[in-house]
Amino acid sequence: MYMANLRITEWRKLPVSLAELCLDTTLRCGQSFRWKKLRDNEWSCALHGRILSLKQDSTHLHYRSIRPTTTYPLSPPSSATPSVVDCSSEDEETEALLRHYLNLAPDLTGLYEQWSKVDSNFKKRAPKFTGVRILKQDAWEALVGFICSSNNNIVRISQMVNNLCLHYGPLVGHIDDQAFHGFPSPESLTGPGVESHLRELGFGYRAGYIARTASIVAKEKPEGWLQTLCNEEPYDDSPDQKPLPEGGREGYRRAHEELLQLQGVGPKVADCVCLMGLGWGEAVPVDTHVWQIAQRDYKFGKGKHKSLTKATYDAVGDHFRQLWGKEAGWAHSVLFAADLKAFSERLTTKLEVDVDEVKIKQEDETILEAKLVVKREYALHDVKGESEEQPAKVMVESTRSQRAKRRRVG
DNA sequence: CTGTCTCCTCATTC
DNA sequence: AGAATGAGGAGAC
Repeated sequence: MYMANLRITEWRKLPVSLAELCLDTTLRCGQSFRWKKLRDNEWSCALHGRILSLKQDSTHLHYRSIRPTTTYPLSPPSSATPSVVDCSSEDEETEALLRHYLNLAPDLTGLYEQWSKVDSNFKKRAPKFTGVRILKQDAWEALVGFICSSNNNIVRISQMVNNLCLHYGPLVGHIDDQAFHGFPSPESLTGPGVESHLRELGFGYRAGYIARTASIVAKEKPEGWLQTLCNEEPYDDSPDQKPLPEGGREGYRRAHEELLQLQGVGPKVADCVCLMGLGWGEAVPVDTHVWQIAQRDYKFGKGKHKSLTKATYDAVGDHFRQLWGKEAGWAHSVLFAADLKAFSERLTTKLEVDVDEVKIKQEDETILEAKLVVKREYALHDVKGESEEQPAKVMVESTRSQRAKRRRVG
């Protein structure tokens, strides 16, 4: 069995508010499929040859990495680009990787304010879904993940992607006996037995799509082809920038068109890859969910655009781009998350939290201080928020004594 | 329950 | 007129 020397860095932190990034929503809303919640509030994933772990409190994002000391050189010569920042320490390199992957540059709070200003529906639904940030995932990983997403749900997609990594991806390390594998390269999915193997693993008709797409990317396209479709513009949030062209920027349209050539990639999957893997903020993936939102809240589904045809698909995207602007795909993901069944408890539950300091005088004349956390859940009748008189559920979360201070009394 | 592909019909075009 | 083209729908995967 392979055992590597591992280097575990200490936890470090970045000042990031929950409004700028909510891990729980962002990592579960169906844009990435590999993050594992091992302990409460702690997420881990194998990225760039290391295991990255994240957790957060109301003011900071905490992170650490675990990686082999011998394998995975810091900057593989093949992928090095002239503009790569030379990091003097591993911690700085991990921080740079985090800032890039979590896409921390855009001011999400400011964007929410802008979208709320122009769209009353967004303003109504967004408050319970703050901190939904679009990740900058690896384009190849995003492509395969979203090929798996057709006719599928988030839990099953995650199982499929996990299986793909387990059988075809490199082992990076373990946390508590839990193995972490990196995402397999296109080359590693080009073997003759891949399609039938993936069928045995439960991929269904997507097995053929993945095998054929892997072959096209690995053999027919030039090295680094996917990356050439990336948005290279630095993020710009100045108030006066040139207006977004109808249908999106030229680079986005070209990327979308190129992706459509691949097997198993239609307009929706192509938009997912454009938005979450290639950095095109105006890409608006319209799935059945978004189509229902467009009909319910944005007057689609009547006259022309009665069903979700190609023409309707483009019209919905154009409408949202015109309404929300250059990062329309980001706003779209907020409403998408707000409609996910996995998050529906936020719409039907009101949570009150009381924290009481309790002081208990003990027999030996010392005082024991304890923190008592009481949570009350109220069932709501509707989204607007009329609560029941009585809490549906009361939980006493912790009665652990914070510290037992010894004090002289009197 | 976060689509895509193929094949088919039917309307439009020249 | 009749082939070419393309949108739209149904069913398979």
